[in-house]
Amino acid sequence: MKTATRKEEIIQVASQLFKEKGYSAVSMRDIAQAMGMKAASLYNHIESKQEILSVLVLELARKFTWGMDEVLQTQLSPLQKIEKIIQLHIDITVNYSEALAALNNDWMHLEGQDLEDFTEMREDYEANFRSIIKEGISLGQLRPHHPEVILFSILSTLRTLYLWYQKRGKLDVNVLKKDMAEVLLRGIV
Amino acid sequence: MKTATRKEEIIQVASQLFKEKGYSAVSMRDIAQAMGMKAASLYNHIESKQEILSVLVLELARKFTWGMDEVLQTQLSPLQKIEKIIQLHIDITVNYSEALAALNNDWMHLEGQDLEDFTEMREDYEANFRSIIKEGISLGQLRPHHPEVILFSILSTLRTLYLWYQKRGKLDVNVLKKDMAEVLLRGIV
DNA sequence: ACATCTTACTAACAAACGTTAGTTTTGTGC
DNA sequence: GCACAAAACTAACGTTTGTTAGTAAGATGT
Repeated sequence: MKTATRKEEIIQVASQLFKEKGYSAVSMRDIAQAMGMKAASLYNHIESKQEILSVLVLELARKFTWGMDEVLQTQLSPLQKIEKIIQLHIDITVNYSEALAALNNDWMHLEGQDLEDFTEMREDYEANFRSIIKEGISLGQLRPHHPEVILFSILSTLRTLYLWYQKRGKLDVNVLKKDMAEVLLRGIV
Repeated sequence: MKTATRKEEIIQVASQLFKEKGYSAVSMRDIAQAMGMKAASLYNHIESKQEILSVLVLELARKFTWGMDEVLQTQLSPLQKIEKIIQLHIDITVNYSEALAALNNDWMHLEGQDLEDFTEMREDYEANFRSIIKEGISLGQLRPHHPEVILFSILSTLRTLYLWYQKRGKLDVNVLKKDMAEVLLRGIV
């Protein structure tokens, strides 16, 4: 259990503010105040406001990418792979909900190479997910709906989970995983 | 087919910019440039930047509220009511996708009474939806999952539809309504 | 033609923005 | 107690922000 560096503290505090108001509406003076210091002092630890966003979004995007890679390397059936992906999203939501807000809402404020890298990772992630769904349909494991509708339906629920998890945070994570997978896969009727 | 007033034009142009970068990252000069005029000239037509956001978000919120009220006044079964709500969201998404982005992402930048009104409408909307779900479960029309999981799962998909509809915009609206309802209600397995 | 209304303009404001430079305080190892 | 690094500070910078004041150009109605 290593203690957080000052830089990590700043990034964590900033991520909470970003979650509430969005990257653009949070000033360096806001972040400094939440840290109990002056804005100029932040620059002893970080390079820029952009760096905070970049660390938050790209580190988390890599976690998703790695998680997807792990799923792809298994010999599971498409349906089981989708269940693994649902679990991946829930795990990340529980552990990094603030960074997830930045990834969802503020990625477009990344600049240069960071923006390109993020966009590429997101497209690859969706493409991999889409392939799994298509394979599931062609194997007869999933009902033959438009793959895009399935992909979007699952992904938008999982991506927005961070908004909702804290409110009903009492639910056990494993119960949530099971219930969520049930609802997403087998519907509610 | 009445022609849009200058004020309505400004609000529409602004909503497109808000959708891309968010309310806080769009300046009055950005809006003016997109309108082909100077920032100061905007104030011949609108009172403030806040007013643009307020019109966008609250008018749309009222549409949702009215739609829900209509559904509640019918004698439909809970399941049929949920199908109507899905259709309501899709109709609004198709016709007001830019305002929907502002409602989803920038409502927290409303101020004063506007913010209170919006929050109240949203809470009422969710409470009504939750009641329908609970009634559906107690009638045995829906499988007995945690109502909150069902509510969140459907609502987050419908709320995020605006992000995705334009990309796959070729799909006919009626096909979309049917497919989306199928996937949300009966699952994908 | 004249008066009026609409709609644009230029110029400027005070405040807030991200960031830099230079300096002082605080904590650590010898 | 002294040297040194880490981390805070004050002060200020150039820019951008939303907005106001005052004015000019064009259209409309009489």
